[in-house]
Amino acid sequence: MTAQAHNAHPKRRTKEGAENYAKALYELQARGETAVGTTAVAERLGVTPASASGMLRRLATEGVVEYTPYHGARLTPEGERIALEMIRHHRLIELFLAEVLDMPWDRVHSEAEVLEHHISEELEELIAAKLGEPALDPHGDPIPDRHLEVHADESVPLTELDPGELGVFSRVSDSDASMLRHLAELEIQPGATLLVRGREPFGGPVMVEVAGRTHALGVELAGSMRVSRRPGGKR
Amino acid sequence: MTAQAHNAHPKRRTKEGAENYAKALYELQARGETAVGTTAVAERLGVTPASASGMLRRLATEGVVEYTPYHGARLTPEGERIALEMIRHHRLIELFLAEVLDMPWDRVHSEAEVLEHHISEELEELIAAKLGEPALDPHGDPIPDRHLEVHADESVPLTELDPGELGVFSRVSDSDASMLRHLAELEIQPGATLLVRGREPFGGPVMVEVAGRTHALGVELAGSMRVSRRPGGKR
DNA sequence: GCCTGAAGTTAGTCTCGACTAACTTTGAAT
DNA sequence: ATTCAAAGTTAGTCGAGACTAACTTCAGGC
Repeated sequence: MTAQAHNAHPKRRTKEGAENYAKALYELQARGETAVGTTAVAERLGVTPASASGMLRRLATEGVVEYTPYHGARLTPEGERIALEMIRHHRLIELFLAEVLDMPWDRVHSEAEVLEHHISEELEELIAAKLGEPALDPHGDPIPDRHLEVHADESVPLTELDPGELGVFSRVSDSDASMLRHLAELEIQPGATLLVRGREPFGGPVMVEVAGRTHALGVELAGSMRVSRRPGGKR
Repeated sequence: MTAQAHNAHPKRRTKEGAENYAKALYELQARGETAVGTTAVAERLGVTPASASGMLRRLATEGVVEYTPYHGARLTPEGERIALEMIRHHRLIELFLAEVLDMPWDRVHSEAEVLEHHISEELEELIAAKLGEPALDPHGDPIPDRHLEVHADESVPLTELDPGELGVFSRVSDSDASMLRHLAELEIQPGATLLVRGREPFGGPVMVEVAGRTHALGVELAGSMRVSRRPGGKR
């Protein structure tokens, strides 16, 4: 009867490992075409390539990834399901913390990073219901729906806009707390309309006007900001 | 730089173990006077006595418990702090889930059991603030305050009341989902006023009147229900 | 005061996921 | 075509925390 304990714990640990690797793979696959390399996965998870190599091999036997030694890995449909489930959890939690508990924008990410592995399906549903089945998290990233479908995102990096173009700031592509904090200080939040004034040459900043004020945004920052193009404004 | 990963993970795992043992010890110490036996701890955590023995020895070296081989263990002040922190987390989460997300009464316990280990101090504070620094969780158990002080609880088991006495139902002493469900069906909730009608002899049920209806509550159930005595009613 | 059964402990094994160190494969540049 | 650095893999170790099996200590009954 006590034997169940032997089963119960190991399962959970195993699960969390798989979830983190699946999520990392998913995010790396997003723009990285064919297969994702061991080192890239290792870096993203903060482990050594040796550890990632071992783990990928194990996940392959469990049907979560397809793995060809020396040639990288890709998620199987099952692996993708796991990744999307985690991303849904993550983003719902982020939005929930920001919306319901007023947790600051730049701190929800790290909290969600750990909670995403520990909420039940039931709680996930309750949170989604409470928020009205939202489509975007507080960073503007799309939240996979109940069936794990991700709805298209038409945003482009801010650096894509030409001078004179208008865009609505939708999100920061990576969850970097210092960027978020900086933007909050400038009072640039998702939903804000930006007018691109110009671009300094040689990696110089992008000049944008927001709510009547003009800011100089560094290349790194501007490259991470996603905006939806808006017609008009060019004059 | 990647070396930190070696440090980060192990710490967290270790912590969760200590937290669970501390909580178990605390609850067993509550009524169990002197020292708590290895087997009792093992049973509560669903592990073998051998495992508990090893873990208690390790926790002793970490200053969480005081442990005399063959003679049981007791929490140190540090251990008690850990236990109370977990209990505060647990009860705040229970109340939060019930209150804010309308999660059914009998399901909040298992969800809180896992989340209690994973919320940050910051989130704990936000939840407490959102709920208005509550003193009782949805089962009526007291929530340790921000400084981990537990405020007294004057309730007694329902079986203590004599026929004719009135009591206000405050909580169920253990978190047994089936009891909670059963009470919910009878529409007996914390805050309800009960009038003890009588007691059948030889381990028979306690007859109570609630909101005009009379129910027969088995000894086991009645023994787990805590009530606060109310003056009057004896006629 | 001894003896026995219950409670507790020790020894040795397992899995998981990380690590380091040493080796192998790959592929781009000459 | 060869070479060689970067990317990847294997082998062996570690720590946590569980397990089983076998041994030890304790305490109550006679």
